[in-house]
Amino acid sequence: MDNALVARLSHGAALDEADRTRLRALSSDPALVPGRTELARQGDRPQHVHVVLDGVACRTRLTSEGRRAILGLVLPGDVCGLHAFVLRRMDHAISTLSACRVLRVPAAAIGEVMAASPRVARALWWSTLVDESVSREWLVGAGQRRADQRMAHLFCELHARLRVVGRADGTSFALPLTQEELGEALGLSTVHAHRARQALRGAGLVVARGGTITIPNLAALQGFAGFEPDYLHLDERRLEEVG
Amino acid sequence: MDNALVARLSHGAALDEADRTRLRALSSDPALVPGRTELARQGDRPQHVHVVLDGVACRTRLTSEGRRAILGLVLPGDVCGLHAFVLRRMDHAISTLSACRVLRVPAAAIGEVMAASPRVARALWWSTLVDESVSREWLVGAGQRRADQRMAHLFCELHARLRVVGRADGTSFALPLTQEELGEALGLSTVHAHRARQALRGAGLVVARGGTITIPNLAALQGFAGFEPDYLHLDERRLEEVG
DNA sequence: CGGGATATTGAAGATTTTCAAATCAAGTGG
DNA sequence: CCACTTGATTTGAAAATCTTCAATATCCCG
Repeated sequence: MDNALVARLSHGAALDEADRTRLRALSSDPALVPGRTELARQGDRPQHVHVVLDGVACRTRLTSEGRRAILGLVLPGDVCGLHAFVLRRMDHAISTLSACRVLRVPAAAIGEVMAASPRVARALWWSTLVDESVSREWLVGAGQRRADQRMAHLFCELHARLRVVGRADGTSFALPLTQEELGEALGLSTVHAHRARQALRGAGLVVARGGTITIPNLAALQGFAGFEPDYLHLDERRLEEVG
Repeated sequence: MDNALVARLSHGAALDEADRTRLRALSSDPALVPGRTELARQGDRPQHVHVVLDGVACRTRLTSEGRRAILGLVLPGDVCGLHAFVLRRMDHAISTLSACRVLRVPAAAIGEVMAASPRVARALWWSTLVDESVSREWLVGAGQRRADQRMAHLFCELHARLRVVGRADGTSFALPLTQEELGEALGLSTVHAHRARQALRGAGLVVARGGTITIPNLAALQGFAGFEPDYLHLDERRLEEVG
């Protein structure tokens, strides 16, 4: 398995070996960042793009009442902050949840690699646009799905996304989130997030032990959640080869 | 007041007169589309970018249970479908709500105008990225705000966005949505959407009559909603001039 | 081992959905 | 002009879902 950035972007465009080498060159010297650390602050004018190579981070916004909403999870191979090239200021913050290995790539280096390879440029845009598609799906879930279905849907999504970067096998993946963070991500109170997860456990759809989620029957969980993976755009590369 | 596209994009980058002329050239021959008509279907490979010049459209996704979620409202001056240049397939549909005047701009024409003017290119990207920021704010609201606050927040947002394109005065704007559509946008049942709006009316925060929303005291409504307009990025042009 | 954070549980109360019925508004054809 | 139809709004009431508060249990780190 290649590094997470290469693995992920390979799903966004048909990269050649030179492209992979360019991406690996960006991936030297990642920083080790502890959990619960802000990588970028809301209102910042970022000079860097962040790439998570290991661990879990998140996009967050604070409400006027001082509560925190988690707008999206940033998994290994995910790129954050590309949009700040255009939208000068961060309209949300990026924080680590667990300890992470993170690249801080200077804006100029991103510009160079995008100029050098239109395929990498496409893959990077693909990556941000998929993030947006995921965010839209979270919005659908927030409006239409019950707490337990929403939790199930999140687990299905994480499994699919982590699988692509080799961080999940057929049935399990690590999920280093507290119930509070899970609640912030799903728009639920901590207590109700707990109960929703427990309901999934009770129904035998999910086993949660020691920070690891196991899904004994993926099809059953997907059915319960109404999970349809199209929104993850995981097949974009194939489409490009065909079309 | 210039046409809505020019008015809106002028907030995204410091356009010069040549840029405005380019945009006006795109704006000839808009189509008249009735309400409740699909402009682009989920799963499509779009060949066109849509620009709404008048009326209200929306982005929607269907859930596996067959319900419709409205993911965002498309107002005069808004551009849809730019992301399909990269993400071959539409991951959501675009439908009109009211009757609309709509431009269908061929992908090639967009490519040309972006190549001809980096300022227009930046303004177009700005426009899509602001849509995403708005979508994130809807996600915050869905998770954290009560129905009445969410409704109030939507009204504040629509007022701010419509003002920019000359479709709202200091206190009023047209809102041609049914309660059902309002509910789909806010993630509420039709009945509860109705009651939330009625609560705002009862509190004197909003007057709703004949498809028109009037806000007697904008500061009061904004306070009630916890509305902070940063996420609309309405000052990007100024930032660029300064920075 | 101690202490702080996290998880778990119960119960009351708030919010929201659902269902069903009544009212209203606008257009259509007689 | 009126009866009729259709779609939208409005209201009530019961049930489902979710939050809050408070207490207890468990885990993990130093």
